[in-house]
Amino acid sequence: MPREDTRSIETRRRLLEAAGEVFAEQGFHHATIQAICQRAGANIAAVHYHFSDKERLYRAVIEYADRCANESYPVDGLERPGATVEDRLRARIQSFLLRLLDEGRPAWHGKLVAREMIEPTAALDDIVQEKVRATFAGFAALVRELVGPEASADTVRLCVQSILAQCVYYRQSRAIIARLFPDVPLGREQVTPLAEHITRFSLAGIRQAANSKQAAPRAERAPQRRQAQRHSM
Amino acid sequence: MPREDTRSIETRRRLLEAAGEVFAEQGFHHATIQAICQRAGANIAAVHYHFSDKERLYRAVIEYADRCANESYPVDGLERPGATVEDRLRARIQSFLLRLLDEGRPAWHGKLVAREMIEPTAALDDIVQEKVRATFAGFAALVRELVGPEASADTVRLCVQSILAQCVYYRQSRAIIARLFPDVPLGREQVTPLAEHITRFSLAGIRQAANSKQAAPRAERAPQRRQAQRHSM
Amino acid sequence: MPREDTRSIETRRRLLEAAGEVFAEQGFHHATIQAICQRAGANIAAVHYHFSDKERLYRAVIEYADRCANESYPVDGLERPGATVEDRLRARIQSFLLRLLDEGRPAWHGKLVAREMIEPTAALDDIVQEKVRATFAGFAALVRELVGPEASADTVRLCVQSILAQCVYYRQSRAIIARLFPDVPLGREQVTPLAEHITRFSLAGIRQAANSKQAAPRAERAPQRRQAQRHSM
Amino acid sequence: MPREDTRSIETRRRLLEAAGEVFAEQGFHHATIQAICQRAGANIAAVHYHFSDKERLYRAVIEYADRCANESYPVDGLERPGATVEDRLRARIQSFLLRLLDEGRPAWHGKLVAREMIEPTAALDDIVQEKVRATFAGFAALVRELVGPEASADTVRLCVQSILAQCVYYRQSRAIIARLFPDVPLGREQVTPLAEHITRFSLAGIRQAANSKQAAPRAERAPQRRQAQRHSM
DNA sequence: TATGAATGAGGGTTCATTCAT
DNA sequence: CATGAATGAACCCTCATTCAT
Repeated sequence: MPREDTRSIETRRRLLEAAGEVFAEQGFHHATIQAICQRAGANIAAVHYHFSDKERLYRAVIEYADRCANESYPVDGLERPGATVEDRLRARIQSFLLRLLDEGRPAWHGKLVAREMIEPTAALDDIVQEKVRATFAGFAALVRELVGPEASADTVRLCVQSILAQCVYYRQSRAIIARLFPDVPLGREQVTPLAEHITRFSLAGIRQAANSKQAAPRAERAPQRRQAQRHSM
Repeated sequence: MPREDTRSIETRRRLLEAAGEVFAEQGFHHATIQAICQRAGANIAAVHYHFSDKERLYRAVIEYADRCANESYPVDGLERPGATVEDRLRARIQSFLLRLLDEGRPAWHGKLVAREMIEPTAALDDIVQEKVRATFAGFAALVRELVGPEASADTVRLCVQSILAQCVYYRQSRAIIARLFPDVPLGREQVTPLAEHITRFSLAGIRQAANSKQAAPRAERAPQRRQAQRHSM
Repeated sequence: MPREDTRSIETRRRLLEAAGEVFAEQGFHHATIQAICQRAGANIAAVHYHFSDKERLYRAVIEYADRCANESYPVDGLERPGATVEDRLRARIQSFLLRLLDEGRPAWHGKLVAREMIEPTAALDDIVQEKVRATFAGFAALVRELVGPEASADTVRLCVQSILAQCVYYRQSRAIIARLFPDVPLGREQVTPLAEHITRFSLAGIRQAANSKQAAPRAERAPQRRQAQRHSM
Repeated sequence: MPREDTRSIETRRRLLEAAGEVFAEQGFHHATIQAICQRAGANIAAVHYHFSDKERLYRAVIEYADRCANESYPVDGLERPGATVEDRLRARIQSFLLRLLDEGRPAWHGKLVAREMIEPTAALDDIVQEKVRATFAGFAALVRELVGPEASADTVRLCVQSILAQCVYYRQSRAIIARLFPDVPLGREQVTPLAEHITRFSLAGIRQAANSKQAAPRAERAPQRRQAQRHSM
């Protein structure tokens, strides 16, 4: 009977929507099934009926958010032919930040992944790792373009992490940021200037990293007592 | 009689140690008094006897960790006379990273504050804000030296946040980092090279910001090409 | 399906019944949810499912008992047309005593309010005050009829309190009364003669108060002889 | 060693004082050993050392308060030769009220007994019964004088209870009274006029009871439908 | 099938009491 | 002897889960 299917699917969808919001806001452990069901206007038992488990509901939410995100933002639509590498870096950063700071459904995915980066849920390693790895690879390709083929893999990795760090910071530490700078908003409108800052800051940092790895690192400044430290982190 | 004092103080200390570990690992809400007491070899009621409250235990842990951290990682001893601003920046970053990445008691403080930055506990806002504000101010003074007096306060703020972001990232997202790069350790020994990278990367970024702010910032570049940009997280 | 409703309502009712008994016997603070659930044959969590809270269960019990009491002891049906003021006073006292001394569900309300008069529960002040105020007003109207319009408000208040005191005494101090006079029962059957005594005693007292207030009250009598007077409780 | 005895006895006394206040204010169950020790400036273990038990501390407090009360108010000092029975009744009521409403140590006893009347503690039946019985007997003698030798024992008992009821009411229900009449104070100064009211009110009631028991009860008024009810309560 | 109702485990806290010096 | 320290039982409450229709 399509009617029942429709109703059932509708409930499922409402639960996923509500769970997405609540999980993104409060994290897996803090979120309660009650809060989710209340927001979804559904019965508590519905979660167990549709998803068996809080954990499996969480998995379903991640997958759902992923599907939504992929519909809204088709993969690899970023690379416009003819764009400079700087522009492409800026675009990636801006897109990444949007997912972390924007409100609304398509942004759950980024927020959930950001949460998982902090406190991974046992069952989610696969998905999250895959997603983060993809993001990492996207930035890594750009950084590699910028530093040239002779730079070490470590250099690339460190630079990518510096970029990622600056982005996720505004999501993961938004609580303290809001307290320290209550006058500085942090919403959709602030994404563009913020992306601009991170892009410029990072471009300079990357170029510096490219140079210092080729030249004797920290040769002219950094007086003597601290010598070149190669590290593989 | 010192003996009795010793016993009480010893229990208090054991509870603080255990609570420090557990809180740093699991955060305030997820940590249970039972787990703490079990690790401390104490009765559950002992926490309430010595600290009245889970929350006050938490506060005591923060203060205890703060004392320990200040002994182990003096923050005011960083300014050696005659050191260049670059050296002082490097020293601050290194000290900050040590607090975040070092293992053992002295590093709890950094970890706890890093946790609080993500998920602030109502009762601790004051302390944490003060600590983060102090850290921020320390970096801000250096950044101001580097960008000169004509740079805007926003410029300074953004640069400091970029530095902080790169540091706390290795703490807050260490779970995912460990999964993505299982071969790259992230302990006390890796702090020095990591600090080196962040210092150089940030120095270049700061100088770039100083220059680009004097020119009309994000005025001639990066205006028209902004449009829907998407990628997969 | 009415069956499901029935089951839920039945459980709610059993909990209310059990809670009514336990609260009336032991008071709010001393009563335990466990005892209530045990008597109701329900799970401890059921209380929180149906009533959210111990306090809200208490409120629900008061309201439930109030409904029951109003059905069994209608307070507005007391005023039969043509009844003398003495008869109306007797009826009110009898009704009030029944609520305090009768056994079984309908009498909980009186017992609970009597408990609240001794040890008010923060959350119930409103309800209880309203109930007591209504009882007070009911008696006050009768007393005013008896003392006439020229008597002071204080006179009316004191007389009403004397009536109330004689009634609630048999509830609040029933424990000691039962010990002092183990042969004198104090149940439903004793209410009528007891009401008769209180009515006559109070009618005489009220009339005396009406007269002595017109003369200068406690002005000529009872001034000088007041001095240290002692006896052994 | 007298020194230690002195100190020990002093601690005992301070505990008794503190316990007296707390028990009188909050009752046996609500009072906590911690609160008592805090008020006494003593260690928690001291209670168990000196009194073994919370219950035995309570007994000791009652006995202590009794001794104090007997010192302050020597027994039978009430009956001044030549005083009328009305005056003696007024004196007894006033003295009784003072113990219930006055503040300070000598009044604990009355308050504790009033509490016990509501919620008797198993171990205290003996003492409390004895005290209440004595009070009852004191009033009973006066009432007997007033009603004459022909009145039934029931009549005397009912009249005494009406008096007692009016007195203890102002102690036991003082919480609700204070809420209903926040402008009417209820302290030491109000005892005299209150005693005056209760005395007059009760004298009239007693005389009415004396008459109605000899004459056909409620003969001229109370039209027919409710006939004389003798009751033995 | 789908949902109200019921449940059991576990958490924080309080408190009288006992321990051990 | 006297006292800080420690303990275990009990309470209220939350929450994920299961039951039973």
